[in-house]
Amino acid sequence: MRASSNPVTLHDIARASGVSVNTVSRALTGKADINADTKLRVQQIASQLGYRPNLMARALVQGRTRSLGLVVTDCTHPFYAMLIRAVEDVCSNAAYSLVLSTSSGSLEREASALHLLTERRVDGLLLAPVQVGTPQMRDLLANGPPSVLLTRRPAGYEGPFVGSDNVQGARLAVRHLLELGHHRIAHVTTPKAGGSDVARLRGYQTELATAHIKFDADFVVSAPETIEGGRTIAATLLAIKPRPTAVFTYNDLQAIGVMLGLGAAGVRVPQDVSVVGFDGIDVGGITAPQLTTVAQQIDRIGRLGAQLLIDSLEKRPIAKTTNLLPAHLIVRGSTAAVRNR
Amino acid sequence: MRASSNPVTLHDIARASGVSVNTVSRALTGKADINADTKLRVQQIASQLGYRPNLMARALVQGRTRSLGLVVTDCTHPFYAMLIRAVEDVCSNAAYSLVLSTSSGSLEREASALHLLTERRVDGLLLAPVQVGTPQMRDLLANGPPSVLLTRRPAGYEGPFVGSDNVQGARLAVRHLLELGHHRIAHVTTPKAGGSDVARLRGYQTELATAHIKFDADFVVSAPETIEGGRTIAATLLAIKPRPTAVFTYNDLQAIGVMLGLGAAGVRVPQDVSVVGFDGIDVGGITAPQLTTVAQQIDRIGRLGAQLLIDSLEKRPIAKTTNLLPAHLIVRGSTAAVRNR
DNA sequence: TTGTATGCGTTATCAA
DNA sequence: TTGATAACGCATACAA
Repeated sequence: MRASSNPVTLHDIARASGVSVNTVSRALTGKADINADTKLRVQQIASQLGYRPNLMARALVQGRTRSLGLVVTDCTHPFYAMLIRAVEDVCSNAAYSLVLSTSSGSLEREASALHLLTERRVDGLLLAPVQVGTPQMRDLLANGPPSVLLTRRPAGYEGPFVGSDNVQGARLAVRHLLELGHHRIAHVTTPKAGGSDVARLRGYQTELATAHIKFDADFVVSAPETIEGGRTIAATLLAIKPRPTAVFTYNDLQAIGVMLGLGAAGVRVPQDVSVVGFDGIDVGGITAPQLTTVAQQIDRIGRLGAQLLIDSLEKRPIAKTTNLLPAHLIVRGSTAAVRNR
Repeated sequence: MRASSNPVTLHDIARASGVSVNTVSRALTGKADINADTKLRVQQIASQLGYRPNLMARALVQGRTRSLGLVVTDCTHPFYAMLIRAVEDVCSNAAYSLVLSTSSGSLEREASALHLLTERRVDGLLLAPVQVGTPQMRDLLANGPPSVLLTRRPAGYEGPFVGSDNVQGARLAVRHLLELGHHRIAHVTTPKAGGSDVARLRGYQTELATAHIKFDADFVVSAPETIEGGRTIAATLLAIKPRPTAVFTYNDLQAIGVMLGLGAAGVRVPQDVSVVGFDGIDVGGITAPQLTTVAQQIDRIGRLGAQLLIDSLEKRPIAKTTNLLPAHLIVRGSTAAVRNR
C-alpha cells in the first residue's frame, strides 16, 4: 500500500495500538499528561507504520500553517537569490515551510500571487515587491497576514521593515569618488521609482552638497536595472558635456553593463572613467576590472526579516521592528584617482 | 474586524445571503446545478465580504493541496536560480503554489526537507537533489508523492526525469577543442559523483577516443564545482606534464575560476590555454574573455519538469516520461586555435 | 491517565 | 435547484 495514496492517520495508529485517537495525538505531540509506557509504545507503532502528521489538518484546527510566503520580483537576480537563501535557511531551522512567489515586475502577477498566498493561509508574508505603495498593498498590509517588508517600503509606512540605509550607502560611494579627486560624477538611476532609487539619488545629492559641488541634473540618467540597461546607457553617459570622470550606478548589474559599454566604446575603466555599483553581489568580484561597490548585508536582511516575522508570530519579544542596516564600501579595481578633469 | 484574525467563511456568506453553506460553495466554485440568480447574488456578497477560500480546508476534504515541492541544493547558484524561476512560472500559471526547500548539499537537511514537504502533503515533488541514490531517496520515490527528478537520476532509475544529455554536451565541448587543434585537453570534474559528472567525463573520454587520442588519467583532476574550486585547481592544471593546451570543466563556475587562476599565474586565455565550461549561465557572458560553454536548456528543463508533474497529477496524457534534452555549444572568447603544441 | 465529543472550513453525497 | 448531513485528519475541552 503506497503511503502517498493512503497515508496512515492517527486513527490507524489508534487501532493498531488499542488506544484512542486522542491518546495517540498526545503521545506523538509530546504532551506531559500521558503514561510513559503507552507513549513509547504508541510512538514505536507510529514510526513502524511510517506515520507522518497531516499538516493541513493540523493547520485547520490550530489556525496556523507554519508556513511563510515570500514574494520577490525575480529569483534569478543574485540579490534576490541570496535573500531567498537567507530566508529559506531561517524558515528551515524553525520548521517553517517557505512558499515562493515571483512577481516578475508585474503588478498583476504580484496581486495574484498575494491572493494565492492569502488563500493558502500562510502565517506571515515577506515582501520585496515591485510596487509597494499601491492601494491593494496598503489594504494587504492593514488587513492581511502579518507582513515584513524587505528592502523597500512605501512612504509613511511604519510597520515591520528590514533593509539597507540607501542614503548612507550612496554617500559612501560618492565620498569615495570625491576622495579620489572626482568632481564630475554621474549617477545612473532607474525608471522604477520604487523607493530605494530615490534614497540612493538623495544620498548622491547630499554627499555632493557636502563637498560644495553643485548638483547638475544632466549628470543623472535613468536606465533599466540590468546589465543590458547599463550597457546601453554607457553611450549616453559619454555624451554628457563635460564628460563625467566617474559613474555611480543604482546597482551592480547596471555598473557591470556600464563597464562593458564603456569598454566597447574604447573607454578604459578605471583609467578614463571610474565606476561604482551598489549591492555587493558576488559577480562583481569576477569582472575585469573587479567592481568597486557599496555592499548591502543581504544575508542579514533576509535572516533578520524572517526571524522578525517568526518571532512576532510566536509572540516572542522583538527588539526592533524597523531595521535600517548600514551598507559598506568595497573598494576594488573599477575606481581610481581622477586623471583628466 | 481584521481579515487575518477573523477571515470570512462560507458560513458567513450563507448567513448574509440567506442560503445554505452548500449553495454558497457551489455558487463560488462555479458548479452547474445552481440557479443563475442566486449564484450571482452569492458571488456579489462573497466579494463584498472579501471572501477568500481556505485552501487548507479544501485540501483536507479533496485530498490534494495544489502545491508542489521543489528541492534544490543552492538557490544562489545561477543554474538553480533559473530552474526555480522556470518551475515557479509554470506553477503560478497553473494556480499551484511552490514550496521551496534547500538542501545546502547536506543529506541531513535534504532528508528533513523531504519530511516536511511530505507532511505538508504537497501533491508532487521536483527534485534536483544532492545524493539521488540513497536508500531514503529510493524509498521516497517508491512510496512518497509523485516525483520528477531534474538534471540527475540514480543509476537504473526509470521514472519521470528531465535533464540534459551530458554525454552529448561534453562531446560537443571536446570536439570543439579538437577542431581547434588541441590534443592535450584536461578535464576538471567534481568530487561529488552525482551522476552528471560521470556522464560528462564519459563524453570527454568518448570524444577523445573518436579522435584516436589516448585517454590520460593525469589530465583529469577534481575540484569543487565553484569559482573558488576552479581558481584553486588552476595551479594543478599548469603543473601537469606535458602542459594541457585546453581545459574542459564540469561547469561554468569552475571554468570562470580556472580563467581567473590562470590569469593570476600569468597564463593568457585563450592564447595560452583555451577554456570551455558547461551550463550556459548568464555570467559567462560578462567575463573577460567571455566563456565558451556548453549551454543547457535550463528554462526548458524546469518548465518541462513542472508541466510533466502537473499533467500527471491532473491525469492528463503525457508524451514522454523521460526527457533528455540536447545541450548546445556557445562559442565565445575563451577558446582559440592551439598555438604551441 | 485516558476516552468522548466537538469543531476547524470545505466539499461531497444524498434527499427533498 | 436546494439543504441537511457526513466526512477529511487533527487538536482541544471536558468528562470519566
